[in-house]
Amino acid sequence: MAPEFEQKALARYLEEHNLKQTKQREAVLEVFLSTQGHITSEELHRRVREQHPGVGYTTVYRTMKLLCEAGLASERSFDDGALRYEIFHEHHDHLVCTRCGKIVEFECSMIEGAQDQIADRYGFRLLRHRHELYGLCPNCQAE
Amino acid sequence: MAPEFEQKALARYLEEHNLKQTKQREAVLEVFLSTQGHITSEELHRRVREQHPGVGYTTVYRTMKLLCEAGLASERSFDDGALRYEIFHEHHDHLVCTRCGKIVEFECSMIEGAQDQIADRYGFRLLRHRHELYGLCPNCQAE
DNA sequence: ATAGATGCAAATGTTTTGCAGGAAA
DNA sequence: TTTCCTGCAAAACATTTGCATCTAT
Repeated sequence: MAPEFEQKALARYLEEHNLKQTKQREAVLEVFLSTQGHITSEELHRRVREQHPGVGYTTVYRTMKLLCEAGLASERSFDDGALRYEIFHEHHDHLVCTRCGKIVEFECSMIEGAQDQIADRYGFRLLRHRHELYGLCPNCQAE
Repeated sequence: MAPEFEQKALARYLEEHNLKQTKQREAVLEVFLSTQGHITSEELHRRVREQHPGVGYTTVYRTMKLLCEAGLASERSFDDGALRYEIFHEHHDHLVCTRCGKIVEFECSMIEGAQDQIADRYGFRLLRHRHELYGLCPNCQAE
């Protein structure tokens, strides 16, 4: 079963928006929360079907969109052309291993500050950014 | 006609790789060089066809891939799901207006240095990165 | 003459949408 | 019983590939 907190947060969101609580939504939430994050739609779908064979791709996509709107998940995509979802938490960027796919999160206030300065310099009002570092992780360098 | 320098660079590349010089390749190069950069495949195709109606999408894509390999162009993609091409030049990142699509290039050695430090910290060997700032340009803020 | 290029149509891969039937409130 | 969901199949969309034909060398 999905952790209490998130389960309640979803229930609250559904109620506030006159949406319905369904087995499928509960199943997707549960599987999503059980992952370490950065899971692709495909992998999520595969895992959901292990427990609930009938669930379609469509429902996984729609439910993840819902979880994003409810503030429980966030969508990311790296250079491999697949959407990934992570459990929503404080702002950060990513370091991705181009060989094994390992993903590490990082946060750097110096970079955040520099971004603001750059936006200022060109008169832009910054809304968001995308910052990904690609390289070889320690294991993949060793081989 | 395409600028001498690039025309020759392409001819050299073609020769070295036993590839053929064709009207289509010359046409794509010419149109590409005449743009201010960050042109999409679609726009490039459209402009090429103004002068050379028979040229297909396939040839545009294949020729741009070739120009990238020859070091004359580089491929970029922002969050609008379309490939863009720019004339190859020194390393830089981009600031993109989410309303009008205006694209500004920037370079920040402080950020570059911070990236190296982050990669070091996690033991990654950095290969490349992707850094895009999205916001409203001065004009779009005014409206 | 021959390796390589072209353009069309079809395939790809991922995400979204239309719709008829099904379940929650 | 009404409103919302679901799953399937089909559509979207940008890019790539297969293939028969054409062309530069």
